[in-house]
Amino acid sequence: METDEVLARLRSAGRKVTEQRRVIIEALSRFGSPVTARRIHREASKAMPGISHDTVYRNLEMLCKTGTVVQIRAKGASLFELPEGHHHHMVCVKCSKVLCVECCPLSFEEKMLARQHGFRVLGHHLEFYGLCPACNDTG
Amino acid sequence: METDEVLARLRSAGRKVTEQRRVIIEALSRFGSPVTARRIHREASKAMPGISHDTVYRNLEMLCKTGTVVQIRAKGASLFELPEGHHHHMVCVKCSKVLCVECCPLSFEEKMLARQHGFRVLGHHLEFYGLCPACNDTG
DNA sequence: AAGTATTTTAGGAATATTACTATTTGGAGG
DNA sequence: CCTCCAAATAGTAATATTCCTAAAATACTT
Repeated sequence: METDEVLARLRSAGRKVTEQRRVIIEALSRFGSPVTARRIHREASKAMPGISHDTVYRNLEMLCKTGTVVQIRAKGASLFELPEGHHHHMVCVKCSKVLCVECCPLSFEEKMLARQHGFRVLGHHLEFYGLCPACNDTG
Repeated sequence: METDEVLARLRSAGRKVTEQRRVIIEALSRFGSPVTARRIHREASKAMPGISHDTVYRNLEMLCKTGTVVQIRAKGASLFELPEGHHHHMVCVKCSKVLCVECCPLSFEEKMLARQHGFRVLGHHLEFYGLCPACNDTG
């Protein structure tokens, strides 16, 4: 997704387009793969020295809630990405490698849940965990 | 699940049954619903003063990896539970209420993934997020 | 262009979580 | 019961994440 598209989404969701948000999103789009909040903050600091880590966290959280950014809960720190299309991840419990997975069988379930529980489902968080090929071989 | 069953699982998985683990699992089973690591630590400290929080975290993580304990990634802190049967959760993004969901359509996908990517899937982590009935009504 | 209501931010404090290491301990084998 | 080794623990240091508040910025209205 392009930076401008993300900003447009913000606007249409009634949120303000601040310089910080622009910088964070541009930093994020510069990485092609999932990165830590710390690295996003470092990258954003190049364009805007002094931007606070709290701002980075707060905005990443907001973008996750609106479904624009995806958070991967890894061991030492969460990873974030600007996804191309809806997909999920497999995380190796040994080496923490992250693989992308295209399939997603959940849209039907979401509608079911909404009906059954009166819960308004905004999205879901799905990760598979296990052993990647390399770690599986080495024991 | 009973405490003894969890300990038996540990044994058969080749892990040691320590007094700390017994205490942690008993603490966990005393709560009927998901609780924070902090509360588990406090509860465990009653039976074993001086038990370190690191031990609690380390063991909760281990139990999660073996599928015995379930971790719910909530806002300020993760929640843990000894689940009755395989199920998932819906977390309200506004009030953080947690609802249990029985359905799980993923066993088939796990096998697919294993074949396609050579990834040995040990489990998955699935959470729906959105607005609970109360928060949905109040806007 | 200026005024205003609301959202957002910086900065630092408070929590939550993980990493590291010397020491201890569970349990297998004798 | 005693010895040994791998696994586990306590304690502490280091990170990661969230909370809190006064001040600043955005978008809207005039």
